[in-house]
Amino acid sequence: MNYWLVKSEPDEYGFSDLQAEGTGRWDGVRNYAARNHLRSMREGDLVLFYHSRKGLEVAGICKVVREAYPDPTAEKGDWSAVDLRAVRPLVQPVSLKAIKANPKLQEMPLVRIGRLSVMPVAEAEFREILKMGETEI
DNA sequence: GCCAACGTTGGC
DNA sequence: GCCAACGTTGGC
Repeated sequence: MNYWLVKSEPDEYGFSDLQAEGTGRWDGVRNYAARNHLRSMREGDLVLFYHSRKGLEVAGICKVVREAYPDPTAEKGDWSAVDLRAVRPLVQPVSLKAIKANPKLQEMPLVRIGRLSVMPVAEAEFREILKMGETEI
């Protein structure tokens, strides 16, 4: 089991949109590092859903229900999409500010590499964020 | 809205 | 193959 974090602007597609949809396609990634992370996702992996630009917080948990397949929105190039299903929102959303203030979370790419939109999360980091979010899985 | 950080593109 | 210019992301 691996853990991940994906970013989305809630104005475009927020966690509540994924909840409403049930299963959503995670497509449109056009960054090689992010794409390679998408391809490393395995069915059943848990994914933190982060709201970028607006909100700036981890809003919910979802899981991988379909592993990487060709991104239908890519007109050219070798890009991938996965399908995610909402599991549950965090009882208490965890803000970027709180993550930056937590010494246990300083190594996260979320803190270190601002622009990466799909990134791995260590199990201990995942558990820490759930704890901060007062949520059990 | 601004701008820093980073990735990509393209001229040489 | 280098690197300057440009575009995009995303925090502030």
